[in-house]
Amino acid sequence: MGSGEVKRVSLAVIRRLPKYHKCLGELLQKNVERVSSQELGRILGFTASQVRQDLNNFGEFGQQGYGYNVEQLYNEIAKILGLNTEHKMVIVGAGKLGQALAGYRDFERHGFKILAMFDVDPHLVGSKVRDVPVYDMNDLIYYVNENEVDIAVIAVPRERAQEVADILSKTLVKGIWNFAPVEVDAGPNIIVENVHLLDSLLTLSYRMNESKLMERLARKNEKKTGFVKIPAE
Amino acid sequence: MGSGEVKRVSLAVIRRLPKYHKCLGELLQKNVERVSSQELGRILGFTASQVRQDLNNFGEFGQQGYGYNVEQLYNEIAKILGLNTEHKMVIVGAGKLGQALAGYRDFERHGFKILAMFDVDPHLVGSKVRDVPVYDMNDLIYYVNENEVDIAVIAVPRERAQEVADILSKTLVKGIWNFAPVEVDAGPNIIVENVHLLDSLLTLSYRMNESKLMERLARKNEKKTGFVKIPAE
DNA sequence: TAGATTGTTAATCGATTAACAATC
DNA sequence: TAGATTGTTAATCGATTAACAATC
Repeated sequence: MGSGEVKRVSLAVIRRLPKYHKCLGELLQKNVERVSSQELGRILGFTASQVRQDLNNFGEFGQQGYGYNVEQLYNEIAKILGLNTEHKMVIVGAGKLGQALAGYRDFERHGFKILAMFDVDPHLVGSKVRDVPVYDMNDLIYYVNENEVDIAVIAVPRERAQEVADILSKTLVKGIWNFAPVEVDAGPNIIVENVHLLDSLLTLSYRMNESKLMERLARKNEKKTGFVKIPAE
Repeated sequence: MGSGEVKRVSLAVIRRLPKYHKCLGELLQKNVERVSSQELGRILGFTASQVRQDLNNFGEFGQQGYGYNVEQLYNEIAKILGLNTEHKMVIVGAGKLGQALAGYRDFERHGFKILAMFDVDPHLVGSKVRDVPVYDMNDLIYYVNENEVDIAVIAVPRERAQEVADILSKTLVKGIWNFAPVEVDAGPNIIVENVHLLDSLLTLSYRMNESKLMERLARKNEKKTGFVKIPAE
């Protein structure tokens, strides 16, 4: 590995970053000044080792014998997550889901500003949700480019999702947050994050079913291998 | 490992199950009769090896020289996911998000039947969304037990989420699908699946920011280690 | 039968945990 | 200083991939 090269950060680490961020935000609220990897790990259910390894992917934020300064670490992680600059968002699809997202205060609090929504339904176009205006879908490209929108949320039905992605791929958006239950393709320059709600529900269902399933499997194995199975080693 | 014992299935495998299920459903639609691990892997972006390893956690569903029968494998995975029995759901919180979920047809198609919604707001109580009635929050415990509800969806604001979980922990529900941005605790007998939308958005933001971040890191490393760094080994 | 493809064991890879010298 | 806790290297664990005998 040559000078200055950096090993790629694994997805597992990335998915833990928002947890650190949230936890540190809460500690900050409570005016906690410093925190050790041990304590941070205890709160989040990680080992101290993992906490230190995770953070050291991005820099040396701690101090021996002291730990980490909560405020400083919070700000560093915010920077890593790209929260130091404001993000401009639009929501494509002003149905119930789009409206729900438009009303979600948490996003704005983290610097994600929802500028507008877009829909094909003439009954919705011209209305407002909270204070977010709903515009005609035909104006999407123009609006996005004109207002330097960063992120587009896809909240349209499955059938329309890829069309929307195609439109967006002609714009300057850098990210798509996709709620439609299909993988959309928007070319190599746009990052797509999928929220597949059905997958999440099916995972819940699996876990509710797991103990029964394992019993059945165990019985089947018994039958197959005879009453006593000698372990492989 | 004694007779009939079964090694625990890893979360990574579990999270892939819905992908297999979806893919097989689509193949079934197209009247594809058989599929090899190779082909299935190609579609989903997994290796053939991984496909076979994943499936063999649950049984031997294939046939040498043939592959897997699409319909049979689809049904087996449905069983593994607990989709062979219908699930009764209620949605707690009839705001925009609750309404959006109530209108989502995909759930019903997979055997998740939404029976009712619950809210504290007297303006909402008594109304209907699609054909799902909204009842008073006070009737939640009674309704859930009376109608043998399996799964409760938490779609209330952050501040109310734990209260709702406490109520649900006194009922016979087996699973909670939590959309509030807090970890809720509902005791050891109820499985909780969290959908933390903000985490997902922050992950998108990280990835949009990653190349810039890595450049900065690389420069910092250069400075720290001098112009040429000799690799460790 | 010959070819294809499984189920499964072994090898590899990567992520997590443990250990410890460095140092505040 | 002595105690605490980091950053980092080494050891362990688990998940993915490769290989191949079994067999349809």
